[in-house]
Amino acid sequence: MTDHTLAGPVRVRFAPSPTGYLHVGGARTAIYNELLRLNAGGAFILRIEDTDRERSDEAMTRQICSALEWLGLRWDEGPFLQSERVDRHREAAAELIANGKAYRCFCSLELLDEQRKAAEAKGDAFFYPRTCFAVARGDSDARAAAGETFAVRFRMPGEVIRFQDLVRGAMEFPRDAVDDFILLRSDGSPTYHLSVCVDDVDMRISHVIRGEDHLTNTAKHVPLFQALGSPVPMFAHLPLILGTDKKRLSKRFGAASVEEFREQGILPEALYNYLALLGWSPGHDREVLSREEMGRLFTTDRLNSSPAIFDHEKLAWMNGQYISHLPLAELLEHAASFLAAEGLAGVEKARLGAAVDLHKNRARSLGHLAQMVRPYFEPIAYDEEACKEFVSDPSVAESMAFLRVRFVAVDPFGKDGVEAALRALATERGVKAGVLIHPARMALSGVAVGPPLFDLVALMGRQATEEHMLRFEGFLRAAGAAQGSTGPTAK
RNA sequence: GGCGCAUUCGUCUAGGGGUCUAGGACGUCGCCCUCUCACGGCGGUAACACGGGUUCGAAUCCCGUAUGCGCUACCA
Repeated sequence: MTDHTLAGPVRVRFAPSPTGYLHVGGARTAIYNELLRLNAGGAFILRIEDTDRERSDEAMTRQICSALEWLGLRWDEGPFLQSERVDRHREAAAELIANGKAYRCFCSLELLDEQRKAAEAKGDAFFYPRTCFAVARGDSDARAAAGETFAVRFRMPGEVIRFQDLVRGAMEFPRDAVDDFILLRSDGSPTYHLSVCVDDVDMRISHVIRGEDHLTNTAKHVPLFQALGSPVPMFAHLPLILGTDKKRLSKRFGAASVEEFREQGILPEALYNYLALLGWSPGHDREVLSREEMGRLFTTDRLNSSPAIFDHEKLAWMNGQYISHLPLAELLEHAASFLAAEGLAGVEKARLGAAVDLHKNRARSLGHLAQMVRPYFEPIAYDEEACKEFVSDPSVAESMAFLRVRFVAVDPFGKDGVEAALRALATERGVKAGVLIHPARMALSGVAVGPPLFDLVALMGRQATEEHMLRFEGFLRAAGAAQGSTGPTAK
């Protein structure tokens, strides 16, 4: 069953570094954190890892928070800024030095760089030779007191590193897999490794759910947790999300950030659902399910261990599912900016709602929906190419004139009456209904492929219908005359 | 190079020794519905990377090989 029930209160955290937009991989990590929290109770903490001040910026932090909020994620504590906790990190480093778990390193960057290059030239991995580990404690203290600059390195203990990973099982790294890594830079700032571990300890994190790219880092963190005298949390390292090139999904490959999908007209619920299923399965062939349902069903043992390729097609399908099932009012809210982009901002609300309702089960994105709805309000100019078959058949113009008269006479004006009128006319003229329907759709909407005709007519109303039919007749006459002058068609 | 992780239809996955002639979903193809486009319904296509073991029996366990990916910073 769920292993976390034995481990005390579940405290999870999502800890993005604000160096860019929220990547869908990060979003998925956040989702799994929230899902575990939803399932097990406890707390979900948001922490911003901005220890790399050169690459971090406040705007990005806000951006990430708003992307998480848009996705519907709710955290219980935070956001905490790691940069505000550097005193605590330094204090922890000092304690580690005092305990002999860490030591000062006076090696210059130039020297280390040389050593690294030499190692690389030989084809070896660079491994810090522990030069400064040999410096006697008294000397070290004296040099520091004298103002010599130094970094602080963790003294890796000499044991095999073991930890439990909820996704991959028992993990084991040889002792020499990692060297004495830096805890505090020579400018006194803490590195990521120190900060995460100290923060995870202080925030009493029980489960660290993060990307697989951190798997080898965990070999550093586990001994660090132990040196800090703290219990080691449970880990779950998630496989990466790949592009179709099987490389880590990145912007240059297409959309990779949450905000890009938002701009593409993806509903947050759809993205959440899709992402949750990319690496986790609730079983029983369930696919479309709410955040609450997923929370109820979520267990880490159903997390997948192999990487997943991001499939835009399936996301689009799922988005379509959500668009068609969302209550109209909510859908209109989400679609507002897309409708505005189609010039439909000022349109009569009731009619807009009716048109959207008519098309919501055919759209795969909000932009797509707005496009489909547009012909109800803003007939596009007739395109001669698209109308060629109507222009070349003189009976079409005649039929349209008859149809216009019948439409106008329908009373009460509505979908059923309009349909009856058209079908009656078709019967009288001995043609199939479609023969009238297609040019009529063109007359009213300007598109050959679009809204269902009778709904379109009903929604437009008697007056607009008449106007557009007349407009189309005029167009047919003009086009027919132009064609007649270049070559005879009608007899 | 070293260390690590991964490998079921094109894609996401179910599967945790016999119920697998491998199930579902997206995509794709065909048919039905139909005023176009969709939706919906029905049906088809398509996968256990390879080689050795273990076992009466392996997609499922073990070991290799191959391939892919990740990490290998005083980045996170």
